[in-house]
Amino acid sequence: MKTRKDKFGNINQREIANELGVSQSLVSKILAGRNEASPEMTGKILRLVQEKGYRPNMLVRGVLSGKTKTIGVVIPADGFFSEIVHGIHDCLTRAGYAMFLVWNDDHMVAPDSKKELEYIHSLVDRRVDGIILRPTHDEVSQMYFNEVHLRGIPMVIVVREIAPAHYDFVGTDDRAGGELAAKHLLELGHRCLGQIAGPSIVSTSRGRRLGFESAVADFGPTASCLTIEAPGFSNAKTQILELLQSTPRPTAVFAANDDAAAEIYVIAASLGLRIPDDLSVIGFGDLVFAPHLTPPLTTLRQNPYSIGENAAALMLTKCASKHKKKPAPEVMNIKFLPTLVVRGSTCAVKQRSQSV
Amino acid sequence: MKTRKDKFGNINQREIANELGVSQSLVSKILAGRNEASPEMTGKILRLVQEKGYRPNMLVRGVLSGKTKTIGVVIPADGFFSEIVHGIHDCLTRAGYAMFLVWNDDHMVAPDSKKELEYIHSLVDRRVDGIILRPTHDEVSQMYFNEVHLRGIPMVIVVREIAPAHYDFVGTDDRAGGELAAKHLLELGHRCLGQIAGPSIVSTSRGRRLGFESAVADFGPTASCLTIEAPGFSNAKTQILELLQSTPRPTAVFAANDDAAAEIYVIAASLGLRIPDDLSVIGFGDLVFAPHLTPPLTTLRQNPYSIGENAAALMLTKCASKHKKKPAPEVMNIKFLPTLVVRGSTCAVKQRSQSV
DNA sequence: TTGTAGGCGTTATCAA
DNA sequence: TTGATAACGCCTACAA
Repeated sequence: MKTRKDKFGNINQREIANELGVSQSLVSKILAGRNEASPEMTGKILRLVQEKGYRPNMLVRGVLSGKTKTIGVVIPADGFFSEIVHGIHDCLTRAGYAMFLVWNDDHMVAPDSKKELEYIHSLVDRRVDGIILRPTHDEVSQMYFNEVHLRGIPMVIVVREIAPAHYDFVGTDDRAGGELAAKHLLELGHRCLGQIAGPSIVSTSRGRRLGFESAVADFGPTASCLTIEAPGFSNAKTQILELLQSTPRPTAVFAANDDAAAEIYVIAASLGLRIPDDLSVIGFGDLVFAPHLTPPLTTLRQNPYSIGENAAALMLTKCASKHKKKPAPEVMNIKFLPTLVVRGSTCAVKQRSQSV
Repeated sequence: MKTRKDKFGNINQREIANELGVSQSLVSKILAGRNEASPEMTGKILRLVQEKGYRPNMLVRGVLSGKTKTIGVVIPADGFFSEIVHGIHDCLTRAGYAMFLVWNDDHMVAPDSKKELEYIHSLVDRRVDGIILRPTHDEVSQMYFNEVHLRGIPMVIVVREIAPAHYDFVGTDDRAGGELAAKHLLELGHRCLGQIAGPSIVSTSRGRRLGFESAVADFGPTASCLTIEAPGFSNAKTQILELLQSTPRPTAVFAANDDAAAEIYVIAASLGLRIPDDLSVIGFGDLVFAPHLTPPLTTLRQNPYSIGENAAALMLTKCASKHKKKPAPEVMNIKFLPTLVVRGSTCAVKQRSQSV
């Protein structure tokens, strides 16, 4: 007494088969592209399939094969990450994969990584073939280890590295970026440098900071750098104030990212400092607003689309080799070199401004 | 001779059951929250489930129930749509739904809507419960009708309405926006108005254009409006040039969107026209760069996050009523009123500039 | 060339 | 309180 074939859509192989008086398994074979039926039968089947608008059920295929051709992406929602997602999407789409997207808004140190775990579960329950993830911070790594690695689900980390280097990683060479920033300022003649660093629990912050500091150290004792760590990537007002009021006042400041750089603009103005004449400012990220600031911000441009594309490509490789039960390929670590974009917020140091 | 329970992960109910010497169906019942086992047994099962890290297989549930708790979103990739996606995502996540995201890059009239159809198929094959879609243009409606409506898959259209009003829609009240733009300019004393309209096959363009024109008409015969239709939302250089060189030259121009407005800035400058003194410009969209232009752009702000949230909420309603086999709820049409954001690109008309 | 049968992980029904 | 069984749509052996 069940209702069957009541809807026009959602037709299955059995219904095709019944209508043609053949067995369902024959339909399955033909649809799989195997030439195991007579030409007429093949034609009939394919025609009916077309006519009825039959569509395969990938849920079932997923259950059977253990492959859903679906990748989960857990990433924060902002312009930068949208571009990463764009790269991921395009690569996956080309390969016939679909993308579950989970915006992970906890930009900062989120003590309730429970939410992040829920996101992972939501993907695991849907049996994604792999997960591409931007971790909120280092310490959550343990959880992912248990929740993803132990299940044998391939995972690629993007943007922020996490502590145990078990995972493939695609991101920016933050350390090189920090070095580029320092070299740029040193070349302009600045010797008294300042730095607003991001939270040290985040790998990007650490990299940028270390790169900047090591380049200054390598330059020799004539150059010095005062680093102040901000608790987040923005809202660093007190730290910026502290840095700009230190003695001697730095003639150039490297901000951990463009948001902090924009805050420096505001605070510098409130102190009567002109950019770049009294203070050179260099940011990190080349976010959308960077060229629109007054003066336009000198910054380091990252490569979000490529990061996404490469992360996805890497994921597809891992999925393929897992399926073929090949030995797991060695752990990859891909880092894109950021490029220095020189705009109006940095200039050669003025001799006079050295005294305070 | 098959390999079973070889992996730590991907454990199923049967394995839990075997380990405890009970039947799999009992495990199923307990996990479903039904109190049909003895307290000790319940405890044992739940503990083992926890310990083994069992996770339900939503693929199977999907096959059985016909509900995957998954929604497909087909939308272009840019800042505006990212915000819509954000709204959709948050609403779906709250309800335990996951989101397949497909970036549909064919911003303009894409003759190869074949690609769009492929996207739809990719979602159909994964048996999404519903689809939220921003159509590329009106004419593709037929395809969706066949491919989605006939299958009984709920669909919500966002941003751009399509011809047969069968579908629920959430977007901006473009017509009201056009009216607001016209009224703003008329209030500033402008009487000779110009308009760069978008392609008329797109509902948003039509709405904005009609709203603008009807407001001018309602004002009376002392005001006039010259409308020129651009083939796309940007790259309207020739049309802009034509408009700005028409006689009499408009003292104020309404651009179909902010991109076109930005182009007007460039061309006006090349003609020696100052904004807003010689030419008032008003855009549509309040895109990220709008406040950063010089002068900052007066424009109409849309509500992308709310559009997304409402589209998702509507979708969930439809899914629920479909599942309960209630009569289909009436077709909804939700339009958010854009708000006028007055910045520096519009000002009162100068008496002298009326002559050419 | 075509068909039969078993199984994938789960839920629901009905029996013990 | 617990278990056996059918069903979901598909694929893969194996049989005719």
